[in-house]
Order: sequence, then C-alpha cells, then structure tokens
Amino acid sequence: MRSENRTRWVILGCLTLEPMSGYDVKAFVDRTIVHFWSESYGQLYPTLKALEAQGLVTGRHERQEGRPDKRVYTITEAGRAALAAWLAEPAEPVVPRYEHSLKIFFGASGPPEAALDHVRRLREESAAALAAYREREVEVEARLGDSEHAPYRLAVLTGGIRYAEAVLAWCDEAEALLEAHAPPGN
Amino acid sequence: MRSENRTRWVILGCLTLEPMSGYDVKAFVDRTIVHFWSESYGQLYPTLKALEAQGLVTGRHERQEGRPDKRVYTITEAGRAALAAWLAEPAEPVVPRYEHSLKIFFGASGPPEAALDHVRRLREESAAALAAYREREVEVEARLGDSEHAPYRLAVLTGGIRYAEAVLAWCDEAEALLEAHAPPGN
DNA sequence: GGTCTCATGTAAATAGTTACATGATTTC
DNA sequence: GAAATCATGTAACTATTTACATGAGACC
Repeated sequence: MRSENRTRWVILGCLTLEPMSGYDVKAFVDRTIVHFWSESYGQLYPTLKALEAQGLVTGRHERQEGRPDKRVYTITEAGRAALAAWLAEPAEPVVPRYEHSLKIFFGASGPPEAALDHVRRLREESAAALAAYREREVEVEARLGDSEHAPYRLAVLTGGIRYAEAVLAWCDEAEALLEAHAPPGN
Repeated sequence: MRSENRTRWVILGCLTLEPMSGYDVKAFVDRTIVHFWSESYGQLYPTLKALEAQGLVTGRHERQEGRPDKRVYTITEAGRAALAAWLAEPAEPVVPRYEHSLKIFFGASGPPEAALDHVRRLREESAAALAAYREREVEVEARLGDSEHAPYRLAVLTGGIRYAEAVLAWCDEAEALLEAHAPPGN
C-alpha cells in the first residue's frame, strides 16, 4: 500500500478539534465526512494505541457516571507536526471502485431493465444524500460561524453538494440514453 | 467484506466482449474503465484460475510467434448466467476515501497555502482527465457504432465527463472560498 | 546497450471490514 | 421487555497492492 494507514491522519485531524475517544472519532466521521470517508472500530482502536506508542497522542482514562468509562486522547506537539507534514504533501489520487458504474458498463450482459434500474436507484440515493448535505450546510454555517475551520469544512461540504447535483443531472442523461437504445418492452 | 471478490465480475464482463488473457483484461481495464475501476495482476491471475475451477470460464493455451505464449479464457454459459445474476442485483454503495477532500477538510491544521495547493492540483488532474475522456468519447462513438454495448459504455463515459466538469467548477468555488478566508500573506 | 512491450505468476505485506464479546443505562 | 446508545476491544477473514522473478523480442 502506498500510504501507510490513513486512519492515523483522520484521528490526528479529529484530535486537533478537541480531545476525543475512539468512539467519538467514529461518531464524528459518521456525522461529518461520511460522504467521502469511513472508518471502522476495528481500525480505530488499534491505531489509537499505535499513535500513543509513537507519542503522537496521549490517552487518559476518564470516569463517567451512568455510562461506561472512556479513554480520551489528546494530540501532542509531535502529533500536530506529523499531521501538518502529511497535509503539506500532495494527495495520492486513489482510483475508487464504483459498482454502479461497473454494472451499467456491462449492462448489455444483464437483464434488459437492469441498467436502468441501477440508474434509478442511484438517483434516489443521490437525492437523499443531497438533501442531507444541504441540511448539514445550514447546520455547519450556524455552528462554525467564523471559526478557522469554517471555510475548509464548507468547501468540502459544497463539494459533496456539487457532486450529488452532477450525479442527479447525469442520471437523467443516462436514463434517456439507455431508454432510446433499449426501448422498454414491458 | 460484503461482496466477495469483485474482480471476478470485471473478468466475466470483459470476457463477454471477447476471449481474453489476464494481460488483456488488465489492458482493457486500464484503457476503458480506469476512471472508476482498477485491477492488479496479483488479483487477476489467481481469480482467473478460481473462475476456471468453478467452471465459469475455460482457458486454453495459445502459442504465439515472436512473443510469449498466452493463456486465453472464454466465458461459459454458467459464467454468463452468474454475471447476469450479479448485474441484476442492486450495487453496494461503497464509500470512497478521497484523500484530497480529507486534506482540505483538515486544512486549518496544515501550512497556510496547503489546502489551496490541493485544490489547484486537483484542478490540474481533473482537467487532464476530462481531456482524456473527451478523446475517448470520440473514439468509442466511432468504434462501437451501434453495437449493443454502445449506449452503456457511452453513458458511463459521459458520467466521467460530467464528474470531471463538476470537480473543475467546484475547484473555482473552493479556491474563492479559501482565498477569501485565508488571504495570501506571501 | 538500454528500455519498452508482451506475458504469467507467486509471496509478503497491509488495509480494512465484520462478527463477536461484554455490560450498564436509557428510551420506547 | 426490547431495543438503542454508550463504550472498548479482539480475532478472523477478505481484499488488494507491491515487489519480485523470469524471459524473449522489438525498438531506439
């Protein structure tokens, strides 16, 4: 693998916002960057331990009443430096694997309506995603205000919105194209 | 992993077009669907063997002059049926991991100009990709003509074009946003 | 003489997900 | 009484990449 364990950078990035537990990081990822990133506990907890061993974060046990204790991690100066260095490097252009596209690409080998169904499902998924992003946009604008993080977060969120809009427009185009060549026989 | 070995479906899909060797499949992927899919030899060759063992493809040794012999695989009826069944199933919505977005998202923790640099590099990469797609579009239209595959392939290629266009438009938007909030000090 | 293309494969390593285990408290 | 939330972790498994090994012929 080209870049060793990208989970570490996600964790360090989250910890620059505030001290968090593994559970908190997971919740943050699922709430804010889930449209372009995902993390699993199976990756988060071991990586947190490794980061602590490397001195990039420090963990402390925190007692809680009425709920389980948690282990809260804080980023160290070394952690901030490592993150800053990684942020300065060009991003690795990773080729994503889109099953939707793959299934449409080989559509001629499937049942007649299958490719159109993929387009229609994609439209529904994208419409739902778009609605969620727009809600989040309002929320982020309100909560972040003029924080130093605001422009970065808003830029990325706008990216999600533009992406979803482009996919929706493409769905119409693709549907027309496929319908024209494979007239519905039912 | 939810879907067992998606490489198999790529191989079967390719073999519906014509009999191919592992090397041919790799070349086809890199030539036509590389913008949303990638395959490595380390995955292709073992999977081809497994598919043969399952009776979904048959391989034959082909002698060549002036170049190495090759092993050419042909899809069987069972292979076509398996592929058609997979194509009929809804695609699994896999969350991609965009390093570009991640680095911009946490931009406040990096060097001042870093996030803008990511946007600018992304613009260059997308512009190059867009140019390549447009060339391929002309080529595909000419070569596929009114083949049964044409509408599917063109639809997917158009998807790549729309995506690249949307990214380019977003880059302008993001650059303006980031410049407004983090005035260039150099 | 060096590099590129053609061609097949294996081994080692890593990345990542899923399932399991545990258990208290809160909400429906 | 059931299900969800909070909370941490491990083990098993799968997917996937990268590096290595081999070797002939074509091209510059």
